[in-house]
Amino acid sequence: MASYETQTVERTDAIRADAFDMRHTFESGQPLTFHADYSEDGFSRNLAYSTGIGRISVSSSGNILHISHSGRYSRATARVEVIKRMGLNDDMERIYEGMNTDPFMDSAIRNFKGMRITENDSWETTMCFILSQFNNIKRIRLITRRMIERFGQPYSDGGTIISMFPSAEAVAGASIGDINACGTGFRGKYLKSAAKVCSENLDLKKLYGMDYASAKEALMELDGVGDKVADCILLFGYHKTEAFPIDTWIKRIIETVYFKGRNKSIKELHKFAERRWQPELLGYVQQYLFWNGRSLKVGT
DNA sequence: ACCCAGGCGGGCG
DNA sequence: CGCCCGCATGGG
Repeated sequence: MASYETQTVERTDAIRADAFDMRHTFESGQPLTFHADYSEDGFSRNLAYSTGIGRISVSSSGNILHISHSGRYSRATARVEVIKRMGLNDDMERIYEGMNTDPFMDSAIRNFKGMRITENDSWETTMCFILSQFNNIKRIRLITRRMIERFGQPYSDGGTIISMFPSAEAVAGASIGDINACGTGFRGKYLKSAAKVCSENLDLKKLYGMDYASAKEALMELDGVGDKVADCILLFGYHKTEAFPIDTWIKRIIETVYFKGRNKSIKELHKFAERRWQPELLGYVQQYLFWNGRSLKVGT
């Protein structure tokens, strides 16, 4: 116990991060916000990991990203983890250059400069986006918090008990009544089914080594995971930036901006995006289209 | 009160 | 294939 306590000492680090806007990144509806222990102090977040390894908090000022970590994270590991999770390995100059095909994309880049695609735990992302269908972002967060409180394993962060993100095993073992009590609605049965598969038959970690198309096919075997949700999981859980999730917003925005408001099928929209932008940029294109279009209420 | 939300599964022609 | 429908719940 004594040695455990000494390992919970807070350590700090800082890295330079150009073209990184923490507010845009954290508020862009990606799952890391759903379980973050959230404090509005300048701008900082605690990332409570489902691994139980420890906690990493990040805050930003200018182009400096401050890291503070405890538990069994070494300084080097924490640093690598933050860089990976914040998408800091992505070359934004090159990405912006490829994305910027027209005035709307140009304004999206100007309005949301520094917004990164984050990389989140695969099960956590899967669960969050199963909950996302026919739902809104605020309520997805509400449900997720309740799931964390009810099913998350406790973790002691230097004496402060936090609840980790519930594992697939924990959700699979929960009764449908307890799951529904979190406000999941009709998605509860999908979630339980998917959790069971993910804890018994499908190793989500295996998808990291698979190409985009194969990984998508595997994910779509899960209950409650269709074309759009699979693309979200691949983008935000696996950082497969070929994924181009098309939701009601993206559909409306592309139809309005690029097709004079004419109705297009999801398939046609995928085809349009694939012809217009390089494959590895599609995830970023989608994220910028979505947030710029939403903030400008395009098509509404 | 009423409307809608980062879709999906199931059933139909 | 494409199309249509129902769906639980909480916030505006």
